[in-house]
Amino acid sequence: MKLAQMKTVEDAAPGVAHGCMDDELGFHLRRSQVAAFKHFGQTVTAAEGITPGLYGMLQVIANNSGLTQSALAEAMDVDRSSIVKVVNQLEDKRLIVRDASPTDRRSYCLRLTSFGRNELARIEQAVTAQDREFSKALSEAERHTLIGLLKRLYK
Amino acid sequence: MKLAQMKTVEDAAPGVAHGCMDDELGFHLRRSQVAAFKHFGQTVTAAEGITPGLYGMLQVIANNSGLTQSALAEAMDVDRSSIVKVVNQLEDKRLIVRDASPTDRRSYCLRLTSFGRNELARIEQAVTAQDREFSKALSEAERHTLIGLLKRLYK
DNA sequence: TATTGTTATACTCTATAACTATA
DNA sequence: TATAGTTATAGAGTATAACAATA
Repeated sequence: MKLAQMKTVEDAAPGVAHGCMDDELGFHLRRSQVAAFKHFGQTVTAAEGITPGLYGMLQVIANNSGLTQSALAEAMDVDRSSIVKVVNQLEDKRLIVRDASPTDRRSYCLRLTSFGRNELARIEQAVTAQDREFSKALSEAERHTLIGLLKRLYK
Repeated sequence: MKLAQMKTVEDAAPGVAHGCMDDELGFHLRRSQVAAFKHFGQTVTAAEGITPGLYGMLQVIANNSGLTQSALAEAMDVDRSSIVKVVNQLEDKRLIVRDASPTDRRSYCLRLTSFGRNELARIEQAVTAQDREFSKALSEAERHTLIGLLKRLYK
């Protein structure tokens, strides 16, 4: 096979020009976010069977134990109705439980099971390793600089 | 209305803890990218009727005139079949044309119409303004630092 | 009256597989 | 045989509207 015909993940579409998008932050945010999701899928999801979305939900529940589905929806900036399926999935995986609220019979208090806590501890290690691997082109100082700049985009 | 009950885009879900995700680059990439899409939608899409995805496609076609749908698919890192509807939409909006390829009767060469060029010139101004507005918390030097760091995440 | 969780429904984006017409 | 474009179909992920139970 000729060198010019070789196609790998790294050099796919090598010659495409992006014009003024090269100076647009939104364009690079989008590309790097897609790359991050893809990397997460190939590592964490492949090994642990959990998607970025489910992982984020699990962390918010873990760090805000007892919050309601409505509170989770607000925190994740999605509609209440969109939360139901996700909570079902986490419950099906025995990672969380819907506890009856002691003060409001309409709502549930979401909490990790002890199994869920163990699982999350293991998954966290995989995610941390994935995150460092994904950003291995940056020094630790640059990684923190990047995170600091990103945080300032959404206050 | 009491101050404690006020809900705005800026202070939604003020009290939610994110645990170790606060040090995960992927988490902040996701949040800032979602914020960027939302801002784009409220400004550019609202005024010009074009989504971030369609805008990106249009720019790639504009900057690589004559490329085929397969080449566009590879550049956008999506399947050939997913390109069809998008190209139809851009054609329906009279922004591009499918020209017959002079060398391969199976494929089309995608090109902007003169109307498309005019439209893109106008849309570009809206996108540039949107991008600067979205990143107004950063100085121009910081914005470029951020773009430079992001680029290093995907080659 | 308003809110919580739920369901039904729909819309967008994307992928896979199979088809056609070319190469 | 292989490739370019297309279609049918399916799966995430999301939203809106309406409902029952409860506040």
